[in-house]
Order: sequence, then C-alpha cells, then structure tokens
Amino acid sequence: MSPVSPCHGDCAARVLDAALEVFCESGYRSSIDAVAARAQVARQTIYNHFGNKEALFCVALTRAVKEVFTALATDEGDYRARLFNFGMRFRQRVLAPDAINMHKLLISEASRFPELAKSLYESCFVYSRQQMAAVLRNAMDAGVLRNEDPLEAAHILMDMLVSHDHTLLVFGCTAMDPALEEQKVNRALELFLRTYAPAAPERPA
Amino acid sequence: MSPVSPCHGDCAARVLDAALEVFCESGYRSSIDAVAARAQVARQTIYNHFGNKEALFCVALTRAVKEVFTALATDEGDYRARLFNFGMRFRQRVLAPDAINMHKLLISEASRFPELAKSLYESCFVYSRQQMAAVLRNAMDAGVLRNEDPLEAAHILMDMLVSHDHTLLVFGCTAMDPALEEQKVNRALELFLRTYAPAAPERPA
DNA sequence: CGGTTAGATTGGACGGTACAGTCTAATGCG
DNA sequence: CGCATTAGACTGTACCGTCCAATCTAACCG
Repeated sequence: MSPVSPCHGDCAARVLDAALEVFCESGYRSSIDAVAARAQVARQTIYNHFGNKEALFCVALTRAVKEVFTALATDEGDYRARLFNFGMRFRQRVLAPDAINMHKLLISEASRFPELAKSLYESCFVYSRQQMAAVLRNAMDAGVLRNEDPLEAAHILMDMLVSHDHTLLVFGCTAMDPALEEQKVNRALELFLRTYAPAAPERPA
Repeated sequence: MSPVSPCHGDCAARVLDAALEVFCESGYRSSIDAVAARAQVARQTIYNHFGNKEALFCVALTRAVKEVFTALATDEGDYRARLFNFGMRFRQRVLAPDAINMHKLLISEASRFPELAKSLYESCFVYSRQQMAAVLRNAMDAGVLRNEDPLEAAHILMDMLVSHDHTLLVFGCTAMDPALEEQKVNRALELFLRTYAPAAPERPA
C-alpha cells in the first residue's frame, strides 16, 4: 500500500505525466481528481504546484508536444538516405498513438487556448518543416533537386509522408501495419523526387 | 418579442440549424439551453424531437458535413480545366470557416462518437477522394496523366490543394486571402502535373 | 543524539456553479 | 378536445477551487 509516503520532489513530474495521460485519453474535460488519482497524489498537491487546471494543461501539453519534433534530421549518408531516415523517424513520431491523441487534443482546445495552439503550431509544426527545408535547400544547392522554394517542398514531402495515414488515425479508423513503413516512405520519396527532379536541361525535340 | 408563438412544424429544423451553430462555436460542451435559446425554442421541445443531446449532435453534424462534399467534380472543359474547377470548389468548401469548425468538432468528439467519426470519414473524406480519383482515372486512360493508382494520386493532389492552409486554419493562425485562391490552385496543379506527367517514352542516352 | 521547525503532502469537507434530463401546469392552435 | 409548445421548477450529478487540520520528511541545532 505504501499508505501515505509523500513523494518529496518527484510529485510535480508525476503530476505532469499523469496529466498528459489523462488529458490525452479524455480531453480537457478530464477532472483534476482523475489526474490526482493517476498520479497518486492529493488534489491539493496539484493546486500547490500548478495553480489551476489551465496552467497544468498548458505546461503538460507543451512539454509533450515539443518532444515529438526534436532532432528529426540526420547528417549521415547521401541525400536520399537522409530523406529516408527523416521520413521513417517522422512517421514513427507523428503517427504514434500518443502523438495522434495530442494532435486531437490540441485541435479540440485550440479555441479555448488560442495562444497555446498558435505557439505550439509555430514551434513544432513549422519548426519540423524548417528542419526538412534546410535539408532540401542543401540538396537544391547541390543540384540534386530542382531549385524551388524549399519550405514549400518540405510541406509537400511531409504531406506525402504522413498525411493520409494521419487522417485515418485521427478519425480512429485503423492502426498502422509497421511492416509497411519502409515501403510507404520509399513510395513518398519516389513521388517527391519525381516532382522535384532537376529540370531536364534541354529536351530532345 | 413575439412572446410565445409556437412554431408548428419548423421547430425541428430551427433546432438543427441552431445546434450546428452552437456546437461549431463551443463544441459538444455547449449546453442544451444554449441551443434552445439560439433556436428560440423551449428546452423541452428539443427533447421531444431528438430525445437527448447525443442524438441531436449526431443528426445535426451528419447533415452538415455531408453538404460540404457533394458535387465537387464537373464535366466541362479539358482535364486541366476540370481539375482547376474542382480545386477551386474544393478549397472554397473545405477551407470555409464553418467547415473548419466542423472538422475540429468531429476530431474533438471522435472518441466519444467513434461510429459517427468513422462513418463521416468514409462518406465524406473518402468519398471526395473517390470523386477526384474518377476524374484522374479518365485522364490516365486518355494518356494525359501517368498511369498509376488514381486514388493515391487523388490524395496527393488534394493534399497539395489544401493541406497547408487547412492546418493553418485549424490551429487558428490566419485567415485566407481570397485574392490568392487561383494562384494557389494553379501552383498545386503545376506541381501535381509535374509529378504525374506521362513517363517519357525513352530517354536520350 | 534527541528535539524542533519548516515545508511538502494528505484526506476530506465545503461552497458554488453548471448542466442533463424529467416533470408539470399553462398556453395557443386546429 | 387533442396536440405541440412553453416556462419554469426540480433532481441528480459532476466538477473546480478553497480551506483546514493532521501527517510525514528532512534539515537544522543545541
């Protein structure tokens, strides 16, 4: 039972973990009591640490969402390999059940927390596109890709990588088959590289 | 004031309109009283017609979502014109504020109404892709487009058409500038047609 | 080493609010 | 009269946030 055993230090962290879990499961309409129970903590402890429900929500969600989008790009291999690795990692992170739930949660509460939604969109969604755009810009400079707006290209590639499956998951329709991941990434890359192949210098009349 | 004036017939319709408005504004957590006030109807009238809140929500949302995706394709003009018209109409419908709100609403409540979410995904999202795929299949058969899976091609084109702006709107970041619509559709078509240009029959060695 | 203190934590009670859904009596219309 | 509608009272529930007295821990001090 460990009947009372105060936690002395890790309480806040436990609360944040529990809050993320509970909010992801049942949305913002989860009760503070549910979070407290999940964290095995008294309700009052939550108020001591975070003040109120809104603050708890913002802190928990911000911390979690940012983790999804860090360090997606790598420097190893040729451009094709870099894009493949990025694609695999991106799908893995963004299509994970937790990430899907966070995405739904953020959309649900975008009107209640407009600044939070905007800020997380900027610092995560946009940020991940910029990471990809940097890779693509290099490839364009190297002549491997057609020289166009790299940020636009990043949007297109990343949509090709996840968009359809992401929609499926958000609407709760299917789970992904992990055996098909490489195949899907390669197909997306094939289409993308076809779109952004360097313009043929001259065409045989 | 029209102090009491029972509605005799159009009550149900008024309630459905009001319900859609209110739910889109404040989500499922809107109160029945708010719907009743918007419809200028007694709360009891709503219960007489729809039984409970869940049923009201499902009926109102289903009716509204289906309207967004009907009759997107046209038969006039060449393939390029058809795709352009489809693209313009698609953007207009899917990026409209009401449609964005419904999208957010459906995602928010996907876990509370799994069958509703799945069914609306099927009958609307998938359906619109199939409309587009039919057009693309014709173009492929006619040799105007590279002969590949037309449904996959439809997903890609429709992502190119709206994906980025849709995300922006869902997260409440910006409004669209209507002056740029044609330009955006043409850019999406340009990229798509580049991807799906018929394969060059042979390449100069 | 034992006693004290400050701070974190707990459990529970409590007030206030909001809402779903029911019930009833009254109203107006065909 | 019969029917749809209305206004409002009412019940039950859920939850936020506060308050408080009691408990535990660790650090500090004589």
